[in-house]
Amino acid sequence: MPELAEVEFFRRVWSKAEGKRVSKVSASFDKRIFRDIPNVDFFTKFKGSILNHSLRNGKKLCFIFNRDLWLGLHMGMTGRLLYINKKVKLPKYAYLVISLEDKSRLIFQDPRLFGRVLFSKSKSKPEWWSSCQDELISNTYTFEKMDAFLAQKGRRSIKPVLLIQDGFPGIGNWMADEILWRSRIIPTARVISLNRNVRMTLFYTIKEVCFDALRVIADGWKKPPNSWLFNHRWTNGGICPETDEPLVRERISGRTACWSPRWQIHGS
DNA sequence: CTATTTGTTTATCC
DNA sequence: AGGATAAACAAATA
Repeated sequence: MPELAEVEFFRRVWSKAEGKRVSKVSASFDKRIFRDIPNVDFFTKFKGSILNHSLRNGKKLCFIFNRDLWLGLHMGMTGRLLYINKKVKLPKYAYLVISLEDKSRLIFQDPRLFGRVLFSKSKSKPEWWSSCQDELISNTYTFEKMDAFLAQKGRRSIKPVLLIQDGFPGIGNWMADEILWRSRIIPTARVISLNRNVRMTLFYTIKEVCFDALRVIADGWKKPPNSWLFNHRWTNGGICPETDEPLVRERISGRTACWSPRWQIHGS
């Protein structure tokens, strides 16, 4: 579920607890999300510390507590963050629960356990937060930057390339399909086959889809409008809003891609 | 029982 | 070397 905007939504959920003090952390330490944490004792250091602020880069989150405590989270495929009152029953798969002194709880829930928890106690940025890329919505992410990355991937198809987090931090499967549909690029198009005009369109569409997704999903997780591909791409039988013809769903490099054959003509 | 899944990493083969 | 492909992780859902 969680791509750029969903992850940003979750960051904002937990950020409501900024300024509050931790009373207790409980972790189901045998679960796979803790595979990078060497010792369960790390979590005892949180007791009495205050959540100061939070950061997001692509799909990665970082929550910074005082006493130099850094908590990194990745949502994987099914991770969710909740912020609920202690009176509310703990949901299933709540494998990391941070109780706060005001009786509220920060919860990381992850049924499939593809998510990841990271932890450091350090004055400076931990190494797992040091390799951050430019955000796609930032002015520092330029066409030239995108083009330099694409130039290294010339012979590959564009769809799986858009899923590479080092080049396109935050883009996941639905955003990649949405971007290619709006850019009218066929997902199997070789990167090298896209001319400069098409790549310019791709660049601006990436920005547009990121901003659209953040506006609609990060702010209240509203339902996207039917003018997006989003509402039509999930199941077989979807109809392209542009052509009124059936969408195609097929696996490309191990992931389901959805596109509109007569609409997405660039790179074919 | 089968097939599918909004993510990432690793192995293997060409 | 680098790209394509599959598997692994794990569990819900249809």
